[in-house]
Amino acid sequence: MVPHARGVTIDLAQVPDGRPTENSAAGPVPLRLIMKHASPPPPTAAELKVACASCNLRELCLPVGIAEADMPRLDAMIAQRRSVRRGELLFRNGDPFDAVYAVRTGFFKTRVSSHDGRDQVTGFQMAGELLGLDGISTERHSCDAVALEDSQVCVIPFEQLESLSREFAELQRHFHKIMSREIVRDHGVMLLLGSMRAEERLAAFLLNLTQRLEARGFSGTALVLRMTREEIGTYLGLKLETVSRCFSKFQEDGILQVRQRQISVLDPQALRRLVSAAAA
Amino acid sequence: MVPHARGVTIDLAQVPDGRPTENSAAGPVPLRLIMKHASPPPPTAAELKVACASCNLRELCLPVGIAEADMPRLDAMIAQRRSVRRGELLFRNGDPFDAVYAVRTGFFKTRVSSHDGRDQVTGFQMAGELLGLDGISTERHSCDAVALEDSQVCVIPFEQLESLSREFAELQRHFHKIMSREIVRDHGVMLLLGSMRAEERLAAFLLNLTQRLEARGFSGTALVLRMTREEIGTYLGLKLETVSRCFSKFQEDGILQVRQRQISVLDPQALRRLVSAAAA
DNA sequence: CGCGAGCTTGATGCCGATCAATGCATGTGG
DNA sequence: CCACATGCATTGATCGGCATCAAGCTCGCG
Repeated sequence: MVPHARGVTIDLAQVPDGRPTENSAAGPVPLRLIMKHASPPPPTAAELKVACASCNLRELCLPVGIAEADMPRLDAMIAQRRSVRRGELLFRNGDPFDAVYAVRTGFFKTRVSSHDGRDQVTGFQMAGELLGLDGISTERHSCDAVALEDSQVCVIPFEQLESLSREFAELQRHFHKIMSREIVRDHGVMLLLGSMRAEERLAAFLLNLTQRLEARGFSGTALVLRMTREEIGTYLGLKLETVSRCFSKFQEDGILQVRQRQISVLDPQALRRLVSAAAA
Repeated sequence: MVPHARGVTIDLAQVPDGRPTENSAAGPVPLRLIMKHASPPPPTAAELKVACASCNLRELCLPVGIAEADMPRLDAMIAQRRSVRRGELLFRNGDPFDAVYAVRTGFFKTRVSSHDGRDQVTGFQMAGELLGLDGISTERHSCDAVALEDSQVCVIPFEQLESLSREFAELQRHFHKIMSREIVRDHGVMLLLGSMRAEERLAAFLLNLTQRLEARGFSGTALVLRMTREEIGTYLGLKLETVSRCFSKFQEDGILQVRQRQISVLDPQALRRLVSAAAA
């Protein structure tokens, strides 16, 4: 377990390489505390719990709409945290399913693979978002979840979640909304993959990303991508060269400033014009 | 309400044009009774109920795994049916959400639209499959559900479904599995749209269709498509001409026999070779 | 019979994939 | 500290799959 986690009620950004925490270039960073530590936390340990009741993410995460009085029961359920280092898998296709995970800090991608090796990134998950819903149907996970940076998740044992959902209608309702939202999101991605051209896809992707960062208190105009061009491409159904060319094009057009993975959105309105679609 | 429905415990195929019921060219048709009637049922009426307990679809539908003893409660909830004529909408984007629907007879497509008119078919639904899960998240539907033939659905009031789910853990679990299965299915479609070529997409589509028909007791080799080439294309991210060319190509290659919408699968193995991917 | 929706087929063109070379940042070992 | 390796990104040249445009065709139906 990590030495600094005991009793702490704020999120701790993982900054293993000493660079300033990303996505904080402008504005306050209410959800994170920049903190250096010599080495990343051990990857496998069950960690000390941090109460949902005092978590900064509770307005974005599972506890939305849960009455204060019911919080202790929720906290009792989410007794375990897990650290996943950059590049490692939280779960993989075929793993037995027994819990869903809430991202606490860090960043993930999920991907599915075809038999012949091609794969498709199905989503990127950031703090407050749930992972593992795919596993419910067959009681085995049907995709891989890969940490794109050193990350921590709250482990939510599914049996207990269902049991608690039978007691608290608000929790039940909210969990259903989360699953439904995932379905709606997927439909948006299908629209993107089925009918948009390369520039539109990238614009939709960037808009979605900035919206989610803004909801977490980060700047909506200055962001640091946590994923490679190839991962973006695999999500958007494009090759990495095409993604790169689109970034360059957007820079020429004055829509973005691109320096490696550091992106400044100069003209958000132009991105919106490009999209004009509801890719959630 | 329809005059012939009272107390009937078998499914009634809608055969408005008098042709033999589709997808029954080979083998028995355990789930349907071919029956002619002069005119289709009125589109808006609330209809007499038919018990889940005695429904042929119960092994594919919501009641999977529900104990016999609990069936009456389930039946009490699903008190209403609704008929939707070919071309009409069961619900549309923006409609308030208060129920999910189980397809009883007929065939639907769901679609989402971008602002500039392009749209994407997100799925085709046949007997026993659930519609409307997209509406839970915002309490409004986020897509259109269109009947591709005269159809009937069971109306499942969502409040009651949640309430009953709090009582019966099996129902809760099964409902969660259904939502999760939808997420997994969507990921399969994303893989298809993001990384497969035209022929692979069509092969995956046909395999999926035949599998679902087989699960319902129909032939897995002789099928009648309920949708146009354009609708297939809009689902697969292709233009209708491309879909048509792929059908012709498959016929040349001896994989299919194509006569309009009547398809015979001559070489299922060839389809599987083309796919080699897990598009559910 | 003739109309129209849906389907097929051909000719052409374009977007994005592919192949290939270079650039740039980070990290490593001598 | 530099030389080199490695992973990621950019950019150019060429290619190919699918879209687009454009005729005809088929079938069901008024």
